[in-house]
Amino acid sequence: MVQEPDADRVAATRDRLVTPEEATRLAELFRLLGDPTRARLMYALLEAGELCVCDLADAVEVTDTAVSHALRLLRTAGIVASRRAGRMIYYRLADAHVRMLLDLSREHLKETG
Amino acid sequence: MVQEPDADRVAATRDRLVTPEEATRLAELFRLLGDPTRARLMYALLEAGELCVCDLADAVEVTDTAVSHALRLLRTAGIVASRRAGRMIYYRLADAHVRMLLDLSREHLKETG
DNA sequence: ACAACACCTGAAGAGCTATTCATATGTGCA
DNA sequence: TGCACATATGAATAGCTCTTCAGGTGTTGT
Repeated sequence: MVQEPDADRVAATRDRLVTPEEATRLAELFRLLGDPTRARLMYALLEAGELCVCDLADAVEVTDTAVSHALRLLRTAGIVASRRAGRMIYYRLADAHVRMLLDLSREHLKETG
Repeated sequence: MVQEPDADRVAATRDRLVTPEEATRLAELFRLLGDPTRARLMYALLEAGELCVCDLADAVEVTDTAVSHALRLLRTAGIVASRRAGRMIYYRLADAHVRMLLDLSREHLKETG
């Protein structure tokens, strides 16, 4: 690789581009959604609004331990929020952006097959 | 886990929910964006519109081989599209949804810190 | 206080993934 | 035709990730 077809634009792109750090954080966000179990949990919350761990385990048909592990990652990343009610802990999507993200992705899937 | 706090809503959620198959495909989409290198490639394309492999390698500061491998995954998934021009192959984001997805995610990062 | 429950956490192993190295393919130019 | 270049591909390995198992914490009801 010797040529540099459009060196100026490349330099500009590299400069204006998301920094490696920002990219890493963005990738982290996507990575968390990039697991079938976690994705299903997120869409369950999108659909139901708020669910406790046992409900989520039931809805997604996964061990409650696996759900707990998954939720910890999502919680730590600030993608979901939780609320305690007695022995149960209810989870919900953290913010509107995440909700839009999930909707938009489904759109993409619908239209691109 | 013995109780079922809201069995009806859970059942409804499980039924109306994205199917495991759909969830797997959605997760697959996110998983592809969930790697720093691929994420940076995507944002480079978002910024520049269209870039060849060597430009991308330069912008993202990764081996051209690594870029090629990464692009193959993205291409196969239909997230990016390519066009040949002489010896070079130019890549671009495949559709508007993907572009919105990338923008929205950056918003999320900006506002949630 | 004790038992049952909802949930969390740490460790461990199987499976997956990203990068690298070596090599192959296809294109343009002389 | 032959060489240089841009990109693609295959194999291999190091590193990561998800699930499970075993046990721990906090809460309710009796």
